[in-house]
Amino acid sequence: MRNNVKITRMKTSMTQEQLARKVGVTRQTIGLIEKGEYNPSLQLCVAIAKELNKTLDDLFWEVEN
Amino acid sequence: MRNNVKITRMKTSMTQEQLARKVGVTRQTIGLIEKGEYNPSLQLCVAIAKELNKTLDDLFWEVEN
DNA sequence: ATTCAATGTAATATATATCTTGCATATGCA
DNA sequence: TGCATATGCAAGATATATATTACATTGAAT
Repeated sequence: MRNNVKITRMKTSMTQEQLARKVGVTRQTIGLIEKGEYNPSLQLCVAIAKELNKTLDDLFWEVEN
Repeated sequence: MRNNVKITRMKTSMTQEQLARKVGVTRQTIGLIEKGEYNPSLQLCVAIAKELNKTLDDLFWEVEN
């Protein structure tokens, strides 16, 4: 489940902790999603996308590499 | 979690059962996702989108009514 | 060299997505 | 009418996403 969450979050100078709080999960959950080791729920994906001002496709659709 | 799965599937003349088999879940799971009563995993959303030749945004992003 | 914030990682616990089975209903067709 | 297919629905079981807690590591800044 590779994705663009980490690179997008870093561009906004947000920490994992800050993003986690905003979307209502823990820092660990964000960390594992960024590493591609989690299969997050659709609701969480949507919440993350909105927080980062991106769409689902931007973050999670056919990520290169 | 409203979405466009049902309308998109019906346009392809696929049954819930057929779509379920293709993406590796049960008919009930597809039924509940179409009703918006489930919060499916990202992997499953991607599998459904590919099977229906759509993207995540097409099926799950800011679905109007 | 030390401190501190950010992140990685791991064990156990909890919540919930999904499965399994079974039955009900609706619809089209012979 | 009767039968087959598609779908709805519900209870209990299982798998897994996520929480919690705790400790380790990294890097920037002092």
